[in-house]
Formats: sequence, C-alpha cells, structure tokens
Amino acid sequence: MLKIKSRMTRQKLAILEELKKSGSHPTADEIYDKVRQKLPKISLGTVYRNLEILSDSGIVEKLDFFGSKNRYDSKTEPHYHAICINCHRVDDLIIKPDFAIEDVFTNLYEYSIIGHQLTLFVLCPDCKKKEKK
Amino acid sequence: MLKIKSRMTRQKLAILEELKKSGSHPTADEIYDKVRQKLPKISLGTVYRNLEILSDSGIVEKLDFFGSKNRYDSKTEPHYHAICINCHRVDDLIIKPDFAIEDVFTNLYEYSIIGHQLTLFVLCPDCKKKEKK
DNA sequence: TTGTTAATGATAATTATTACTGTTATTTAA
DNA sequence: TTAAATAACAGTAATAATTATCATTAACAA
Repeated sequence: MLKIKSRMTRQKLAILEELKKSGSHPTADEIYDKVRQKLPKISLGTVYRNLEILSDSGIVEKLDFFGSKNRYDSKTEPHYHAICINCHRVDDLIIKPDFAIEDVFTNLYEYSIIGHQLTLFVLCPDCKKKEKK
Repeated sequence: MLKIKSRMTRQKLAILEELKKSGSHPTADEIYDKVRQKLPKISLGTVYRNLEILSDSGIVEKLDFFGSKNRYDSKTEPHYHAICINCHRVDDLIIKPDFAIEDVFTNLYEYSIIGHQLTLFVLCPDCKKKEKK
C-alpha cells in the first residue's frame, strides 16, 4: 500500500488509479470526469486537494508549467515533455534527461539549482492533419 | 516606428517602453502599476489587450509557462530562463540555445517542431540567503 | 478637418483553483 | 469490534488571473 502519512480514502485511491491508468497528463477536471464514473458524488475540490497531497508526497508530479491548466503525471522518473501548441496535449519524450546541463549553470551562476525542464513545442500529428485545410 | 498593423496608441507605446525599460520579466499587473504612473487612467484590460497584440506580432514574448501568472519579455532573440521556485523571479540565462536538440526529435517523432524551451529551477541568491534561518 | 472605426476605460463574466463549513468515514486504541 | 478522535469529505463560496462586453474616445487616412 501507499506509504504517505495522509489517510487512504476511496477518493484518493480512485484518483491515483485513474491517473496511472490514463498514461497521459490529464488536468484536474479530466480526472474528475473519469473518477466520477466510479464515485459519482466526488467533488472537484476533493480531486484538487488529493492531487496536491499526492504531488507533495512525490507520488505524482504536478506539471505547473504548461499553459493555464495544471496537469498531473504519474510517471515520477525525470523526463521531458512535448506540448502541442494547438490542442495542448502533453506527451512524454523518450530521451534521457541530461543532468550535466545543471552543472554548467552551477559554475556560471550563484543559484542553488533545483532541477531543469526541457519542453518541446510541437504540432502533434492529429493537429498537423487538421491544419491542412 | 513600430510596424504592426494595429494603431499606435499612447497606451501601447507606454506599455512597450515600460517593458523595455524593466529589463526583466514583469507580469501584466506589474506593468499596469508602472504605466499608471504615466497614464493614471489606463485600465488593466488595456494592458492585457496590448500585451497580447504585441506578443502576437512578435515584438514581445509572452512567457506562458511560469506558474499561474503570465510574464512578458521584451527580448525576442531565443534564450533560456531560470525561475526561482520561491519568489518566482525569472532571469535570462546567458548560454546560447542549442537548436540541434530539435533535430534529434524531428527524427524520432512525427511532430512538426515549433521550438523548444529550457528552464532551470533554482533558488535565487536572495532566497538562498533567506532560507538560511 | 473630418468621418470611420479601432482602441479605450469601466465593468461584468469566465476560468482555474483554493478556502470554508457542517457532515461523514478512516483510523487508533480500548 | 466498537467507539472516540479527527482527517477528509461534499457542497458551496471566495479568490485570482484573464477575457469579454460596450458605450465613449481618439488614431489616422482621405
């Protein structure tokens, strides 16, 4: 079972399962829609609250940096993303992150470096097709 | 003068001047506060509208991807950013962007690649100091 | 100058998220 | 296993950032 200090509720479990199952990077309201099929009385606030708890405890990753809606990722190993500038779909990129880049900046700046993120802006295959009209 | 098809108003000019002068990456409301010293009757909606127009025409860059508030950048040459995870201050990074990375993905994926972005998550020197207490 | 109309200021509406509150359900420990 | 303690819940209100609306004003081409 999960080892987080918070209580394990049916809601939290359903949210996590849904996120794992999705394989992609859904928004809170997308997760809400899915989880509601199993728990029709769940509220959107509960979804937000639990996603926050799960991301605080490192079980999921909150993608704060993709446009206006936050997205959530059940894949916790570090990886890069591609975002479609048209439909805002987010995909994982399958190359290994290069942490050497952080060392370069360590020597150049007086920052404490926490991490880095590489994002590719793309037109996804679907939107590429639609564009051709 | 600027060659954009929209009319050049006092408001638009003041917003652009303020953004250029700032040298950093202010939010719409920060720009609003500054511009109001020159044009006290300007409305926040006008600031948002003009920043949108200016970024659509490529004169400024809208940084959509740094937390909940958008930021604006008068430096249009491509460059990377560092964001402080504590105070959300955004700095420019002085290394040259590596566009070869886009070619790597061109060969791996069926995306149309529009661009890429590298972001460093840091504690800025100021927040580093404050943390030590 | 003047007529056309894009842009403005003021304000309302919208969107995403967070906070509040009385009720419910998970957990600890008897 | 049950009961007391309280974390988490559902429902809803509040907030924050941004966008839309609309009657009035000001750019600017003729």
